[in-house]
Amino acid sequence: MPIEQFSHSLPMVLYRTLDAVMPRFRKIFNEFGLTEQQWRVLRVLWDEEALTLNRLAALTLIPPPSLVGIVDRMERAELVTRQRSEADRRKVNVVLTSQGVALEDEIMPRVASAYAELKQSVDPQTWERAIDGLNAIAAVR
Amino acid sequence: MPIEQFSHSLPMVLYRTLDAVMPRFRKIFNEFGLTEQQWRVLRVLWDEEALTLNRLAALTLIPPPSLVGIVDRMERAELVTRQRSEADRRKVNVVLTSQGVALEDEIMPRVASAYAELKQSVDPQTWERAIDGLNAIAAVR
DNA sequence: GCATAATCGTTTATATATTAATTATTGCTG
DNA sequence: CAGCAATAATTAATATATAAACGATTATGC
Repeated sequence: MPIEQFSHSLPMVLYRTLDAVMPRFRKIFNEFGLTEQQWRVLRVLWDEEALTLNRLAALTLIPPPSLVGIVDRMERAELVTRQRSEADRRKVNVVLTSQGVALEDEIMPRVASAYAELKQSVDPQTWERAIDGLNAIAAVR
Repeated sequence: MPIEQFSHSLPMVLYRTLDAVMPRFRKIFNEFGLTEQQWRVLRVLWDEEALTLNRLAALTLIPPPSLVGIVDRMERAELVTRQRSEADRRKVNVVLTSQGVALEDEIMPRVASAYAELKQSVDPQTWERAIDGLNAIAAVR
């Protein structure tokens, strides 16, 4: 069994896939003045209404220290607001503004169709096996 | 066909896999005072001796503007040097120092065994299908 | 009840990513 | 050969990642 080439290692394959896949989405985000991370925050909040910062971090896969600044900028852009929890004053809920809510109808269709187009250009079984395999790997310890 | 959940979308699955996989490697890099990107530069140069900055960027998947700073810091750490090409004075070759060369024997075994351990904890067919699937997706246009 | 540990959000310092623009050099074409 | 397009590395501005630590609040053990 030959030593695996660096370029074929799992991390490099993961990074290469992201490099191939993400620019088409970022282009859409940028049209709306959003970063990829801001999109992720919106995408999650469209489903959940309000979330504490930690929970938002978990769902968006954005590390909390980064999320603090991201929410800051989204607050300035009037996309979300911060509301300190009364029950537990350590917690801060992040809530969409009406502007943040309104963006869904504009952006989601664009992103959904870009995603469908991407998925469509790959053999379905190949796609499914990739996703399933990654989920198995991500579950390791 | 139900709408795919955000958390199961390809990008999120990719990010989650990286989050699951990379910390164990970064821990090793940090023991040697290296960042992940510095590791990648070393890893590639151990195979190729000298590379122009652009080629190094392509092989490490590090965007050129980032690589400039990374090479700066690696030069300060005396791991690499810059050598402007005589044939084409626009090009800059990045070359390992003896210190940079020497690191290979210290780090590679550690990383290789961590990688082997990771790979070993996943079903081989699952692993292979994940890699193959990602390569197919990364090849899209 | 009280001391202490755990949790939540945040800050700090440093490094890297993204996007656009810039400089220096080389290649190309009329 | 002049003029201009293309290339290589870099800079600039802004945003995010990483790792460690911190202050405020809440839970827990005794």
